[in-house]
Order: sequence, then C-alpha cells, then structure tokens
Amino acid sequence: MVRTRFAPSPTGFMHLGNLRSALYTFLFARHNGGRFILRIEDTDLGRYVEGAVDVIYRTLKSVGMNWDEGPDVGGDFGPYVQSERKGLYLPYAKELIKKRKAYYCFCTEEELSGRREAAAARGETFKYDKHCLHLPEEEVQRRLDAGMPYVIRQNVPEHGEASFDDLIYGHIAVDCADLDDMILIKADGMPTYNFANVIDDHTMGITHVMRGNEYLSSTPKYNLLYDAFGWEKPTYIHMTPIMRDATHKLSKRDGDAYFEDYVGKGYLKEAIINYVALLGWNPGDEREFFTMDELIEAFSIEGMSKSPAIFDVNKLTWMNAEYIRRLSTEQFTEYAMPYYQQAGIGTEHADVLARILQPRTEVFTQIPDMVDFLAKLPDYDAELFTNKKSKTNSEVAGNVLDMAIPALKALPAWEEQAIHDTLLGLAEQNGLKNGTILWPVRIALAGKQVTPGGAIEIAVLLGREESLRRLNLGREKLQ
RNA sequence: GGUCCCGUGGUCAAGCGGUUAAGACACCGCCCUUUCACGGCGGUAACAGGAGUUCGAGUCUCCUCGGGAUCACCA
Repeated sequence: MVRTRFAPSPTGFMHLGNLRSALYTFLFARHNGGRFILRIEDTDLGRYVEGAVDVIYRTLKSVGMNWDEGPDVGGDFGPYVQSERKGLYLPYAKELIKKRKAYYCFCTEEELSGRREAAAARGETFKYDKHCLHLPEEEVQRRLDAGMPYVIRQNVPEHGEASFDDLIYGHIAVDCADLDDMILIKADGMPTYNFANVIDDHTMGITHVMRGNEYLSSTPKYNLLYDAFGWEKPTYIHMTPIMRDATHKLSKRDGDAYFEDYVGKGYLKEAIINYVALLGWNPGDEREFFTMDELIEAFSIEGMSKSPAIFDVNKLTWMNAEYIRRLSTEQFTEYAMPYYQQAGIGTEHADVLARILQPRTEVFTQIPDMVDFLAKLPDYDAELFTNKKSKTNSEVAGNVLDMAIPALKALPAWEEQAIHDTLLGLAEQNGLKNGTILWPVRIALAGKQVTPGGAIEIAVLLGREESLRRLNLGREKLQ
C-alpha cells in the first residue's frame, strides 16, 4: 500500500511550489490507490505563524486534495503535528547513542559559530570535529547530571559512501567524509527537521517520500539513520522547484508566489491547479486540460521533469481564459457578479453580459474596466466617429445618427432582435456597409473606441432611455 | 570554495541511437467580422560548447561553460 505525505511548515500562505509538491504527492497516492497523509511540521516554534494551518486546510480542501490522515481527521499513526510528537523523538535518539551512531554534544552555539567563522576566513569548509564524541562516558554523565545544556548529534562514519536511489534522479552517492555530524535533538529538546522527518516518515509508514529537491544532497545522511536503526528505507522522489526566472525561485518577495494571490486576481482554482500540474510534469500525450480526477488517472513519475520550470503567467492566463470560456452562463455570471457590482452596472441582462464578456475575459478582475462605460458614459472626442474601414467620419456619423435615432425611438419594444433588424435595415436601405451604421451608433452609445460586444448588445444593456440619451448626446457632438 | 543536481525555441515541453527535431503559450501575418476579442489558416524560432564511442548522437562517455541546491541548535 502506497502511503505518501505532504508535510508543510505553518509559516504563512500556500506557496505555489508547495502546492504543486502537495499535488504531485496527492496524485501519486491516489493514482496508486494509496493513502495521502497531512503532517504539520512545526518543530521551529520561532517561525510559527498564527492561522497558517487553517490556510493549509482551506487551500487543500478547496482544490479537492483531501487527505486520509491528518491533524483534523486523525488516523492510526497520530498525532500528525510534530510539536505534539515531541516526546517521541528523544528515545529514538537515545537508542542511536546506545548504538554509537549518535552522541551528546555540549559545545555551545557561540563557540561553534566562532569556529565556523574562523574556518570561513581561512577559506575552509567547517565540519564539526566530533570533539564531544570522544568525551569519556563518566564525563558525559557528569555534565548531564549537572544539567548542562546539550544537543544530540548523528555520528557519521568517517569513511565510506552514503547513497540512495531517487526515482527521478537515479543513484546519488556522496562520500561520508564530506558529511557533517548533524544535530538530531536541539538544546530545547525539540528534534531538528532532519531527525523528526526520518522518525515520522518511518513511524507513519510512509512508503514514498516526495519532497523538494533541496533535500537531494542531505538524503544520503538520512539513509545512514535508517541503516543505524535497521529500518527499511522509503522510496525517494525529489521534485524540482518552480522558478520566477532562470536563476530565482518563485518567492514571497515577488508578491505573486501564493495560491491565494492568484485567486484574488481572478484566476479559477481549477485553472491554477491545471497549469501548475503541467509545470514539471506532462502526461505523455497532447492533452492539456485536466480535471482532478483526470490528473489522478494520468499521473506518473515518468512524466516528471528533472529540471526546474519557469512560471509563465502568460500561459496561466491563457489557460484561465479557456476555463472561463467553458463555464456555463450561470457559472460565469456567478463568478462575474462581484465585478459587475464593483463597476456599478445593472445585471438584469446577465445573459447578454455573459455573451459579450465570456469570450473576452481572461481574468475576472478585467471585467470592471471592460464594462465601466455602461455605468457612465466616458468623456470622449468626436474624432472617434471617424473610422476608415467602416467608412465613417463626422459628417457620415451625423447622418447615420439622424436616421438611427428616430428609427430606434419608433421601436415598440426595446428588444435585441428588433434593434438588430432596424439598424441593419438602415444599412441595406441606404446601400451602406453594416459597419457604417454600426460604428457611429456604437461610439455614441459607448463613448470609447474598443468595447466588448457591438452596438446592438450595448443598446440592449443600456435600455431604451439611456441609449437614446447617449445617441442624442453623440449627435450634438457632431454639430 | 567542497559536494550533489540540472542544461531541446522567449516559456512549458515531446524525444529514450536512424524524425523534414512534435505540440502548447507568447509573438508576427492572413481570413472571419459590427470595434476588440473568440474562432480558422499560416509563419519566425531550439538540441550550451568541444572531444570521443558508433555506419549513424539531442539521445551514450568525458571535459569545458552556464545555472541551481546544499554545507544552521531553519524547515
């Protein structure tokens, strides 16, 4: 049975890189009929951010990534919050000490950083010299009894090779001589991430460890720990980061690294997930649009790439526009409603609004700017009436409006079909291009050169009274 | 700096020793058209460089270059 886990630290909003890692981890479990576990890694109390756990829950749920075990839903391997597992780690560390695979260390942070700086000044790489490993047992006990603060360090062999096999990177090996004796238990009694991770993954029965590839070089060290305990090692799958450009990761500083940023900017959650899924993974065929269920069905490790992918808002935006176009009129209207209200326009003709806006909306936040002219006629210049392709200029436009205004005014009902027939009839009767009639009418109605929809839709949206008022205003501009 | 990883168009990315080196986004042009979009058709554009292995190399090996990660009592 495949068991994977997503193990975020509660330090703020949901970063897109983390979201994608969670997604792949989730997809891999589901594709293989396995279980997806949520674990909160909060061993660093100093970085804890209030409410961050809720953000994680909310985000994952809102995109349909439901977990089978976790802090809120429980499970057989709890607790699922590391700080609540605090008591669990020390015994394991002591077991390692007994096996001489770890040792107490009384060196203080200050003297260590002093030595580190000195080494750096000499241009050398600092490595802990195992000083405390050689302390006599009685001395260690004496210091412990005296209540001296201590940490517990891993005792990495001085020689030999540490290695592991990654499902996407293959065999990774490092010389033990290059490895430092990392701290397992901190002076405050909490385990370091490095240690807690190994203990938790093992005790929670995680079969496939999926995580960012910043852990690629420390994983051999973790495997030394598994060996020391005599535990079966998990399968490793290291994932690439999402980049802002060739040399920088997408980061908080860019202000656009968070899932919620994009939701707030008018992107659909489904589109974000779909786009992000394709950044670093491909299904092996030409498909680009996936529901969550389709992703589960199609996902495989073979499709994951080894090199980082640069985030392209451009393509996300295109994909979002595609998702918007596939919405039903009702769904579109529901998403658009807050933006209609923001623009202060009437929504009694929501169907017409959807018809003209849906093919033009890439991101919902674009809507107010597209429709604001409906709420208030902009100040505009009579120059706008001149358009070469439509064969209009101020003189032609004046004549057109002179014909259009009474014709429209005479309409018994202000209905789209009737307006359409009237205006196009005018063109035909006078042997003019449709555009020659429609251009001036649209300009007078909208007061701007580019509008979503044409003269007829705009007239419907404006209603009889306002339409005629604007047409007359336009006519006056042409005196 | 040591160690590890990565390197196909501007971006995502197919390719797993033999292809005219796919496809998508973006960009450009044309068509459609009631402006702008949508839609349709077409176009520009890539194997980081150098050696080797091989009848044949984007695909295998080595070196160089470029980029990233890591070297914390952070995760």
